[in-house]
Amino acid sequence: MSEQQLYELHASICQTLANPKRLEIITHLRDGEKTVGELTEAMQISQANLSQHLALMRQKGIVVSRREGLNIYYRLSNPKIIKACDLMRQVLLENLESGAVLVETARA
Amino acid sequence: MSEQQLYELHASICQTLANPKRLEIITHLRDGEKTVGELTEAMQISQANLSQHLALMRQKGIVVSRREGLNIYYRLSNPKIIKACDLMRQVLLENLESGAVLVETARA
DNA sequence: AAACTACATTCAAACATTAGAATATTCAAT
DNA sequence: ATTGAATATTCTAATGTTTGAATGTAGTTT
Repeated sequence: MSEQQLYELHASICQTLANPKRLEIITHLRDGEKTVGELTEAMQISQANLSQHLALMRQKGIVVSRREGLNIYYRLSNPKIIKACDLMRQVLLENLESGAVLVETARA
Repeated sequence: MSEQQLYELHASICQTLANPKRLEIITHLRDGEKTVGELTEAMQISQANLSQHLALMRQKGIVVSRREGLNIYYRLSNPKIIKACDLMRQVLLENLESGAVLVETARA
């Protein structure tokens, strides 16, 4: 496994976190597993679109799922994901406080 | 500032980290500031493209720069960025070990 | 087995990102 | 003022991402 490949995989994980809805999913899974239905109710998103995001996160190893009857439960694959997200949010908040970042509706 | 906006800004930071060359830049800046020239030499990348990446990282508050004569020095804006990257790399490595992720040339 | 519930997949249009090529800017030295 | 060195910007083609709409699948109930 080359350094290059590691950087690509690492970037691929970041890419998976680089979406507001997916970050919100992570927040909802922070305290334990949830079904797709629960997530759909808790979030402002269509079931189909939620499923798309979950599929991507599953592919990248961010979440894992298990079926129980009709329901499918999702959970984070690794608690370090929460830590990483928290750290990035801290960076964000500190940048906001120091006025280092203009709030340009997020994507400029 | 709404939750939504925070998720968007957070996603925007992740997006900025979601590129192999930019992650490599972060690695090179891990132990202190470097000039654009030093980075260009250390990496397999054109000066123009490096400059594009640095401009993006500057906009998002990931790096800051200062000029000294002809050279421009870049450094990470916040050491927590290193911590966050390290955590994500740990998640990646643990996923690889558990075989939870297929190495599909990174982007599938 | 038909109908239902919960979830997933596929397709396509809109939109965003990437990197090379060319060009511009900034500062320093002469 | 010109030249040279270091870095930045602009443009553009190729590629990747996102989302709604439509449809598919797996398990359950009757």
